[in-house]
Amino acid sequence: MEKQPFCDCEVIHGEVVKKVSEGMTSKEEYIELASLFKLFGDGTRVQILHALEQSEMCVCDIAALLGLTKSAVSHQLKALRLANLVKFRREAQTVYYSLADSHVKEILDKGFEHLRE
Amino acid sequence: MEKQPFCDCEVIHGEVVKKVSEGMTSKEEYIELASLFKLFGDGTRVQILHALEQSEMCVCDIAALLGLTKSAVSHQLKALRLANLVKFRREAQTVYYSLADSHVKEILDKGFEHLRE
DNA sequence: AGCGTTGTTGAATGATTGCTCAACTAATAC
DNA sequence: GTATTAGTTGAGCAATCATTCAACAACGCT
Repeated sequence: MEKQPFCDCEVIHGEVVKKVSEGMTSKEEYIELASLFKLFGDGTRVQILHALEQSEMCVCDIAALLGLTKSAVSHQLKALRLANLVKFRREAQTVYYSLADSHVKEILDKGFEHLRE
Repeated sequence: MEKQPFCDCEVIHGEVVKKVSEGMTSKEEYIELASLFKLFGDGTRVQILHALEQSEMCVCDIAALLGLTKSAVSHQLKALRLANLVKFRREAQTVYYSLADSHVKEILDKGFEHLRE
């Protein structure tokens, strides 16, 4: 969906808009940022991430924990993998997933902080 | 959409699942958390939030900055308002929006950190 | 080889979502 | 009062998304 290059407003504070616009980064980076947060924006995925914060787990473990099919869990893990939020290791038929780095925990914690303020 | 109370897996690590399950909070809280992050999961909204990080702005300013209609901006601001991410003050016909608290900036910063790692 | 189990993948589908449009409210100026 | 500008709101629509289903790949076992 294309954004239109017009606005139905008389700009009231030109200087403010100019100043703020200089402090913004590229539209592409905002879309990347939004894509990252979108992964935290689903109940199933935040449960998976919060669970992996406590222990590495295989797909079956996660599915049993959340009452989902392996397929549903695997789809979500793939999305999390592509964004470098989780990593995995294979051991025989079993694939163990864990958090990729500390950013995930930090972001989840900030979210909980806001909810419980 | 209801989750089904079954799983097509033989649970492999019962102790792990049990331990992790004790460390989880309620499903409702995960859904609230996801709803919060969902608001950061859209290019337009993260732009609005990042802009407000630099200065309070009225709806027209934001619309001009992003090349959107007042209506589109107002819809998004309403969602951000309902989640206590932004606050506003009225001055004559003009409504000025600003960030509600420091959590917003902290969450955005963690997101940028992850992207630029 | 064949079988069982874990996990992945693509298509289909129902639900959610962001923007547009039109109508509306709020406040000021005349 | 009317007119103008800022902002809000609800319906509608196109696009996105999470799950299900069915088929498939990977690995170990006999």
